[in-house]
Formats: sequence, structure tokens, C-alpha cells
Amino acid sequence: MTQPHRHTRQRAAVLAVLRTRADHPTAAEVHAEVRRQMPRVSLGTVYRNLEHFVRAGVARKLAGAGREARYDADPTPHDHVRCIRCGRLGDVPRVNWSVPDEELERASGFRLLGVRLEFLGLCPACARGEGENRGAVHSAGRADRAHLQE
Amino acid sequence: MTQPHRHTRQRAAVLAVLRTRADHPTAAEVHAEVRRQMPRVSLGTVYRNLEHFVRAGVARKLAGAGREARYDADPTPHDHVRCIRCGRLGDVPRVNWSVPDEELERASGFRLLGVRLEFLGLCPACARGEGENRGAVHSAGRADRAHLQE
DNA sequence: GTTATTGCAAAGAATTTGCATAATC
DNA sequence: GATTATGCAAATTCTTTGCAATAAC
Repeated sequence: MTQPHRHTRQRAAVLAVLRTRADHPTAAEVHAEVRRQMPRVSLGTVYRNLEHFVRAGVARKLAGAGREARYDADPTPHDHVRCIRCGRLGDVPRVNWSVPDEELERASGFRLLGVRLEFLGLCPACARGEGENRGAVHSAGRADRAHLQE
Repeated sequence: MTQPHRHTRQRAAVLAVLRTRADHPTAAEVHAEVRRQMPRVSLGTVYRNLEHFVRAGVARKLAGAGREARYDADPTPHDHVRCIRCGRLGDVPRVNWSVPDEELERASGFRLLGVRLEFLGLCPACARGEGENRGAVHSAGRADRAHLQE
């Protein structure tokens, strides 16, 4: 069934970075950091190992709203806030909320298996107007609200 | 402030398709359908117009978990279920849930502006095992659970 | 020794963009 | 007539993949 896994320095390094950083880095960010120790690691290897950990249940892939995916190796149950300006991710305590599953299943016709909950907001830096502009920023007003509905 | 907009046949066609179809089509699907009436429309034009409607608050862009974005012109407040096998989107009634915003803002350090709630599940066809396989399907068990956590 | 894993480079998928032309206001 | 929108193709961005070489078991 399950294939045997091998311990490689690259794999260990990827996990180490993921566990060290609390900011849910992107694959590129993990790559950059791993590279400082092992200059020859390829981005492909980083992606493969990140995917490996996700499949193993060790890491979560946080792929939201058309942005680069971010990875989180914190096993504690919690949700996330994504900064709508720079894309940064933050943690939020898990919200208690009850969903009437059966009713929703009937209404949608889908079999419901889970939920993804992601808050949208502004990280401290962007709230102060000093955020790095890592993505499309709509002008204020209407557009921002529309974006929030995603 | 706001730029003047122009009425073009292409723009009207994109909105018409979006309003006609209840299944939240992707840009490519909208393109295919618009093309039946106007064979020369380009995919770029479809993207530009979809983005136009999103900015105007007329449509919502539903970009989840690394998949192609889907678009929804239904103004009624509702949430969505995404089929983890084929990517299809369904509607679900909006769930009532209260979030203690201030507490979460304090805990996260972010200014909270909104939430994105997306259910994950199996669409009717995929639940019956006859779904089109439009995307990566992990093998059963562990991997699926990991995927659900996204 | 097998075979999972790597590095590299190339391919892919989704979306965006530059630019000359065409259509709208 | 001024300018927005289009068509086309090329460019971007993020991610995956083929393959020969390498390293783990």
C-alpha cells in the first residue's frame, strides 16, 4: 500500500524550515531558506517534499484565492487570515461554529466532507500602510468589498 | 474617479453567459460558450471582462485551493461547495455563524475585514463514481483528509 | 543492488499584458 | 475624434514532470 520513505537531507531541511518559521512560507520562500544551507537544492525538490509532507498529514497546504500556496506545519487546530494586500498569512484561534450538515447536503446535492475557512484582512504592516506590495491591490471602496467576497 | 465604461457586444455576452449558467463556469468555459455566438472573442477579452465585473461588484470570483477560478453572478448571499474530485462548484445556503471579531483581531494582530467560507465535498456525479476527473485526485484515506484541511 | 529522491531543465496550466486595430462614446 | 476595448500573441507566475545521476535502505 504505502511506499517506504527515505530520509534525505533535503527533506529534513524543508521540514526544519517549515517548523522554524511561524509565517507560513511559500514554496519559493522555503526554497530560498533551504538554499542558504544547501545551495544546490532545486525548487522542484522543495515542491515535491512539501507535497510529501502534506500527503503525510504533517503539513497543511494553504492555497487561497489564486495566490501562491503557503505551507504550515503547525499541527494545532487553527484557522488563518490572509492579508489582502501582501498575501501574508496569520493564525487565528479556531472558531466555534456549528453547521447543520444534513440540511446543507440536501440543499446543495453535494456530499459534504469538510470546510475551508479563511479570514481576509490586513496584516499589521499593511494596516499601517507600510506593507510590501506583493500582489494586485485594488483601489479603495467597491472593489475591495468585491474582493472580500471571494 | 471612476473611468467610463463602454458597452461592447463581448462584454454583454460574457455577462449573459454568467447569468445564464448556474454552475459557476471557469473563464475557459465562459470563453467556449461566448465563442459559439462570436467565434473571434479571445480568452484575454473574457478574462478582462470577468475581472471588470468583479471590480464592478456584479460578479464574484471564486478562486479556491489552486484550481482555476470560477465566476458567479448570483447576487444572493450564499456560500459554495467545491467538489474535491472534479472541481465543480455548488451553492449552499449561507450559514449563520457568529465570530467574535475583536477577540480574533487581538489574537491575530490582523485587521479583519471578511471571511471566505468554502465547503469541500463530492458533487452528485463524483459521489456516484462517474465524475469527470478534471484534477488531481489523491488516493483514498490519509491524503484525502489532508486535502480537506486546506 | 534496488529504488526512492535529487537536480536540472523543460513542460504545463492559468492568467496577464503589450500593442496595433477596431469599436464606442 | 478621443479613448476604451478587442484580438492576437507573447510573457508571467506558480507548479509539475521527465530523465539521467545520486544516495538511502
